[in-house]
Amino acid sequence: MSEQPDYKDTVFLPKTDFPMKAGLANKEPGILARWEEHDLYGKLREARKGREKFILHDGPPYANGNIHIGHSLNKILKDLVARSQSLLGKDAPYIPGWDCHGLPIEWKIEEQYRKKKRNKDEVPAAEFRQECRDYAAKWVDVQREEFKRLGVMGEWDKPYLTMDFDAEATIVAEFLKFAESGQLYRGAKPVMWSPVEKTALAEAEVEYADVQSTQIDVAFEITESPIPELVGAHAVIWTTTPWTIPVNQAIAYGEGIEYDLIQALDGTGPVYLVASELWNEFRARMGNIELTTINDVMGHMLAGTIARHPMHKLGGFFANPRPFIAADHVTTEAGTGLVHMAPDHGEEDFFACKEHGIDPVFAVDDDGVYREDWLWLPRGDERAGNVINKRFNSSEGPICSDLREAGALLSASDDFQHSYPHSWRSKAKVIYRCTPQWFVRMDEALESGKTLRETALSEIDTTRFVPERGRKRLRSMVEGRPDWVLSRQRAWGVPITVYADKDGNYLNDPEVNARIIEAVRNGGADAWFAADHQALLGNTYSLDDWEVVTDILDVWFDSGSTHAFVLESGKWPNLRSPADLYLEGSDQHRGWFQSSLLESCGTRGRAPYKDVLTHGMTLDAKGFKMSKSLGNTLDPQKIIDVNGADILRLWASTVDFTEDHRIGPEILKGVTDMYRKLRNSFRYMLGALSDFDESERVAVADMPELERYVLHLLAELDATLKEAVNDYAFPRYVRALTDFANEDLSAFFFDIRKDCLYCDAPDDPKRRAYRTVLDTLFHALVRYASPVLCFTAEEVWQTRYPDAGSIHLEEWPAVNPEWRIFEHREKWNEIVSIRKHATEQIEPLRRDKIIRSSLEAELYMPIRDMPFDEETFAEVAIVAAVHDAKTYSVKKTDHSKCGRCWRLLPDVEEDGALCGRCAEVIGA
RNA sequence: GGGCCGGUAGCUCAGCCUGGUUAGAGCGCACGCCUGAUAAGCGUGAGGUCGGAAGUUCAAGUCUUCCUCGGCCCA
Repeated sequence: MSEQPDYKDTVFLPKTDFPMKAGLANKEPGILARWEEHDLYGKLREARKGREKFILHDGPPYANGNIHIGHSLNKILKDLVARSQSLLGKDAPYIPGWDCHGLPIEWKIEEQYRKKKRNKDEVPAAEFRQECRDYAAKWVDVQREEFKRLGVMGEWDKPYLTMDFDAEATIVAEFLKFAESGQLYRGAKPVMWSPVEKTALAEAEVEYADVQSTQIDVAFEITESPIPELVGAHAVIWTTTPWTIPVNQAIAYGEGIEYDLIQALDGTGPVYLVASELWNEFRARMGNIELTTINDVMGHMLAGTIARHPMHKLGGFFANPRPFIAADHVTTEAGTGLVHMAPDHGEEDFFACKEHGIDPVFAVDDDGVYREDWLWLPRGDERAGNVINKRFNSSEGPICSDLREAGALLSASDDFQHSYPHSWRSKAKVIYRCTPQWFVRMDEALESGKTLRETALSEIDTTRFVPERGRKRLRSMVEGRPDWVLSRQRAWGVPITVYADKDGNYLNDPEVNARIIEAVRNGGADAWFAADHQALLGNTYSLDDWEVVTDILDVWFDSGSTHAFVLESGKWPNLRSPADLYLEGSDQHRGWFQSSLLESCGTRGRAPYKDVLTHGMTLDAKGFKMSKSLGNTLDPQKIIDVNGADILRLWASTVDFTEDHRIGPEILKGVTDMYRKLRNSFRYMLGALSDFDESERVAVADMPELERYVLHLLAELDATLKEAVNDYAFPRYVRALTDFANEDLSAFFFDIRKDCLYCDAPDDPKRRAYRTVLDTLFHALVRYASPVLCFTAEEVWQTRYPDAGSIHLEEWPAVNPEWRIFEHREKWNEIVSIRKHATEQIEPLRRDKIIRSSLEAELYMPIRDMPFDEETFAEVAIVAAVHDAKTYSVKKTDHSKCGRCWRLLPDVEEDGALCGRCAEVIGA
């Protein structure tokens, strides 16, 4: 074989500096710095000025601690929404915010005090609040940098904080709207109370854990009854909270429950009243003594029966009669079927007693000790103590001892296992405790004629939920929730700015309220606590007649008011209310989605949002919840440092975020692989277009069918992507995009046109058409990718257009919808499927090493029956030639291989010589 | 304990509402090709008792019930 020249230098290979290896972790910070330097966010606002708005309102994360993977997902999703809406051409501002008040921060400051051995109560409240403020500010700064690093674009220089004076003033104003409209009331109700933190807790602040408690059976001697046999008998109640016995006021029974009177076998000793179904269990607790039923009575017959407290000899409160009252919640699941009622310390007790005119007595002080003037175990008594103290309640503790001495303690054991609520911060047990609290009524008709609950429910009906099941979830919660408890007995928060009289009525004067709001706007929450209240009251009222309320608002009220102080305040003029979208985790059905809805419905009669998008929780690789104690957490910062933020963003947009979803090393590896393929497609396009000149451009009508088919596919993709954006369906979006890049482009179009790109003459119309389409594809794909791979898209864009502005200022690509209508569409779909079949036919010959490249194959097939010719299909299938035949077969070609284009063609004289086309191109 | 939700190839997901050919895709993996997208590109292939059990039906990944595992919220 003669020595043939090397034609490599005559081939037009792709040329680009765009590296295959991304090095995102190193590159991204530089891109971020450039965006910031050029004020990309500001430029984008300018560019979209006057356009249709899309308002995504940010739910504020709590300003405490570094961000975790859940925050990352949430913020990335928000950024995907904002960027994709902006790509559509809308003006989609994003104002991030933070939730700054509340117990967790207070707790951190108190913890610092404890370390320094300082007593919190000795620190002036204003100083304490300042420290909380500083602490929140510090974490806002930390989290801001962490969020920015994710590539989240927004008005980071001007976020909203719930502790801004403006915000606090608006929160106060919103609160006073509830007061002025009469939806606010002061009530006394048992609320979850933490004696350690000396505060009422929200449900969200409570967690349940298994504990061992003391269970006791206590006898209440019956003194009066319509049923004569009952007089002198002992009603038996069972409880796991002995400390509530000193506050007992009644005994509840179930009307439909059957009760037995039982007594020792020998007919001596006391007679006990217990539910028939439960007396065996009762007997077991008594030590399996022999008992027998001597009579039975239906629950409803117990009405009018009266017992006396075991400690009635103490007189006063304890000497009062303890009536039997009917209550629906009494069951025969456990206990004795008779339930001792302490309206101070149980929600059910409270309501059952209220119906019978029995009011709470407020026996337990805020630190969990019976008040000083209580007759049994009062503060100061040497045996007194915190009522949740284990020893206090134990079978040898003061309560049990006194009951035993009084002959009323029938059984006591310290090993009862059950789930019990604890404060999620201090992990200490909490109690129900009746205290004066401020409430918002759910069920009183307002001016509209509808109650707050009804308004909220009808607004839920008109909101769009993604996914749809969120509607049901929010609905059932709003349907079932009790009145909203607004008050907290804490320091770090927005004050409940009302003046109350002794009966709980509050001053309701718009002029006073206006002065209060103004004061808070100037001086923040401290303005209330340190106010000259007489000045606020003016001349009309005297401070002597009013008590200044010092409670603060539930933090959910703060964040529930963000629509007022962010969307409506005018501080961010490009916002408006209601928002187009609220986007948060599914846990916010109980939280922000609901508090915002109630706040807005109570003050404006409508929801503050049009759409509600919920995402699930991020779990570990095995589907378990991440927790520090399990050691299965994944730090977003580490992922960014190793893989880059674009990988995390791509992950967030591929998982089904509407459900709970997973993350782990293997998943991230998959995401990285997906990223690499996409990146390489961009690299190829950049290389292929490196010297593309506008003069090369060819009109679509003059293009080969293959080019027009690809434009058709692009137009289909375009429609799919647009729809996905409107549905917030990012997994569908990314899937469609990557499938297109991998299948339609890399494995099909690019592969087929490689010969054309490398070997045809630069002015060949086919090559020009191909590059024209490549250019169109490039412009479309880099834009499509930009919301997701915000850094990489910028890198791609800047590689091709170093002097242009950011890719993120660009709008949705100019893909002509008419391309969707392609007259040869069916034919080309068939070509694609037959191409697949053809490669399968070639495969055996490759496996047997008869041929190596498909270019060596000649294909026999019933091509005359098909709507395309031999030449077309040979090109598309990348084979040497196609011949008509009845059945499929493949044979190695006899032709020689062109030394330049490597095709095996009849006009090549010997291997390494040039084919006619190549000879012409290089002018040989 | 209650309400709601989920469990389809190694991974991420379609299919389930409106039961009906051998359950699909991409990635990964294995093998092969190419060595002019080269730590890339192309091809072929293996891989699933659709969480488990029962039921309805001529027919169930798809409908029903129970169980199990996991999640969110609540008690």
